[in-house]
Amino acid sequence: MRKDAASTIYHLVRSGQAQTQRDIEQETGLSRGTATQRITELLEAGLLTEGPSRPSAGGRPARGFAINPDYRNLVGVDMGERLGRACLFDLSGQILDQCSFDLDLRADPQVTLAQIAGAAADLDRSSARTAPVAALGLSVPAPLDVATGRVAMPSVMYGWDNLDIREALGRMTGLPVAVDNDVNLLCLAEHRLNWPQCRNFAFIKIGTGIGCGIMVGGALLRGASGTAGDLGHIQHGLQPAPLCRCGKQGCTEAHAAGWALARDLRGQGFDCQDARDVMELWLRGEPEALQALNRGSRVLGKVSADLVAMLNPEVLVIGGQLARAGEAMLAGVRELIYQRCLPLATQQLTIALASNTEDLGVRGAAFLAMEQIPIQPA
Amino acid sequence: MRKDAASTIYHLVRSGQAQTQRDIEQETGLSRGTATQRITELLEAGLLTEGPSRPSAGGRPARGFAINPDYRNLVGVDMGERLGRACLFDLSGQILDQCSFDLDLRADPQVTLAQIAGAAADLDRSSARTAPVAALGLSVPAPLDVATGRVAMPSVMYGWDNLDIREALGRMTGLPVAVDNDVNLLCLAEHRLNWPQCRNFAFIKIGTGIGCGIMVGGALLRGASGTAGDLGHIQHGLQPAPLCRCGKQGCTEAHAAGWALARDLRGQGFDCQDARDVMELWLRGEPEALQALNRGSRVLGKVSADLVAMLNPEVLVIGGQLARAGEAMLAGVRELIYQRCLPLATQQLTIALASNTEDLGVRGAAFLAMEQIPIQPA
DNA sequence: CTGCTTCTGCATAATATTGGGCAAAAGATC
DNA sequence: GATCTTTTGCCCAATATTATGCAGAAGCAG
Repeated sequence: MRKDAASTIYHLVRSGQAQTQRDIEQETGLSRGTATQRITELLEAGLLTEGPSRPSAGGRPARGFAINPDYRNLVGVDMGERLGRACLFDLSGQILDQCSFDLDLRADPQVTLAQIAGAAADLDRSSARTAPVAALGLSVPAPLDVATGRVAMPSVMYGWDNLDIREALGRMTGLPVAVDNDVNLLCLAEHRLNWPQCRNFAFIKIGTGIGCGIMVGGALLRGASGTAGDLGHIQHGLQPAPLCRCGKQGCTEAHAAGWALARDLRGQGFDCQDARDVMELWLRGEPEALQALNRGSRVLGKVSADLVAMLNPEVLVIGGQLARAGEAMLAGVRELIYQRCLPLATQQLTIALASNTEDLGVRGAAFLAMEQIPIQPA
Repeated sequence: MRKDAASTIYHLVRSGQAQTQRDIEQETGLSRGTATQRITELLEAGLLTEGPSRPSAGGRPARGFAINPDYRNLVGVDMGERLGRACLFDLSGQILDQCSFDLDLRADPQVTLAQIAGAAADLDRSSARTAPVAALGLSVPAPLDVATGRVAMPSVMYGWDNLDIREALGRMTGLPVAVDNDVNLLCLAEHRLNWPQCRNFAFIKIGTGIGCGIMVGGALLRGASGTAGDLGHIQHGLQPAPLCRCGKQGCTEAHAAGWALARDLRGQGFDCQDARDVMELWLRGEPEALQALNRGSRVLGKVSADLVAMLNPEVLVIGGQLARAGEAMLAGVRELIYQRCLPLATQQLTIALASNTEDLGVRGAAFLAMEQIPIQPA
């Protein structure tokens, strides 16, 4: 019960649900005396600090508390398609240090894991001057069975099946490890950074592929086998129906993903391989690129409308490489959602672009670790 | 804490999560002594009874507990489009008594509420011989803002806007009241009756209209404004795109709902007004009716596939009037889901027909009341 | 029948928590 | 500056909970 209360208070304060002793008493149901005691303990341990007082509401202003960002550090690692990125975070989510390494997802998983562990060790050394590293969070570019820590769709990451990533990486680094899918972690980061109070949240990533993370009541929705939010392979009736890399025809991805737009632009004579190239053409002002983005935007709008009808989110965020096109990408999404969904559902809806595209993945990994792994007060 | 523990144990036992003292100790985290004490209290109060012992696992068999179904009764009310149905339940969910009344959703809400309160009063009298009525659950055929107890889309139930149904009905009956949308309650009932362990569950109702309830982690997913699961008005690219009663074109409903199939059959010279008539023609073996159902089934399959891709449920149940066609309705759903969704998502998926079509609505209302309203041991 | 295991009841000492009462601090209001 | 409100600290008696040991009950395996 004792440690439990500490962890509960930690999370209440961290998530912003409680800032004063009063808040903590109400949220936990503890009595005044007990709350005072717990808080004192956490202050003495150094996990909590006094934060800014809440402005008075007619009486004595409440003393505010905050997490001491320097009590522990965390490592977040984002496995990209070609590049791995590892960052050191304090408990406030600030990036303290970072490093990158080349990644080959077709290589022997043990090699890749060793690279990750190596980066973590580097950051751990760098962290030694400030605070000990308490946990490692990892973003994996494939569907995961979070319960077992294994890759759920080995086809994408060949050779990773039956490898318990969490366990293996934990053994190699000596740290508690939290793992999740990249899209889920982008979703988590965007929620925590910009929409922390939103209880029905969705994040669509449109980059080289298309994916989606969903949060309900502050937690990620994963589904029975970890594939929830798979709107990249929802099929449309649009003609012609291009072949998708999943083998079916007419998937959202085959119309709108970065690889599909690149394919179309190649057909128009451009040298264009992936989402990044598409964006480059767009930045150069090529009208064909803008046209492709507009087309993609409206296809994305269709699945977005389906998503809004089905889940009735409060906030829908569009992120990923192609979202750097900003309004050009949002236009079709807005159009189709407002055209197709119930006013009742759209009244409450905010549609926005993701912030901070560079760091979002690692940040998500850090948030995951922060939230899944209990802080040891010892 | 005291009452809280009682309520916690009650729910653990009721939901089947705990049957023995050992289970209760583990699930609640209470110590043996405390658990013994609580259980004794609840046994003495009459809320718990000794149930069947769990078979021995090598030693003394554990004493099983169960809810005493006769400790309290509940009233469930289902507002249909033309008929209201009220049932008296014991705590095991058995129907003890029932009554019906004509309903006109366009009438003055106060009149309708009075009818409901009247039916509840009748059942309360009938209940007096056994146990006191502890709560009333109500199924409303319109989207609801469950937080405030108000109808969210007044267009469907004209005159009901700004009426706090829960509060009003509570005042009229003197009972604590729980309210929810009809589709959500069908979903709840089906889950509790047949798939209680399933953590990712979806229920599609295809009757005169089309709607869907979603459960995540044992709780209904309502969305930001209570419209989650609205797949009746997801639009398809199918040509021709018939006009929907919502004013848009090509909605799922406009292709596949009972009213749409009835419209098509009228066009073929049949006298057919709603889902019930469609089913009658089908039962008579009219080939046109079967053809219409097949067509509807495949359209339903499309949105079902979208749903499965988006939410990755473990179980998908199809219910409502048209689901009485059984395999004729399931065929298209199965076909399109297996054709369009990832094997990873469909491996885990069970697709089934709803049970017990007649009572499902009232049963759901009773479950809602049972779960939302704490039992007073006094 | 005998030992083994599991489940339960009971008693007790050691802790923990609650709920008040009282006082003081720190700002708002007039 | 006086009074009010809200927040907090501290103390204490009354309860509640936990961990623990012991004993008995009830079935299983040999």
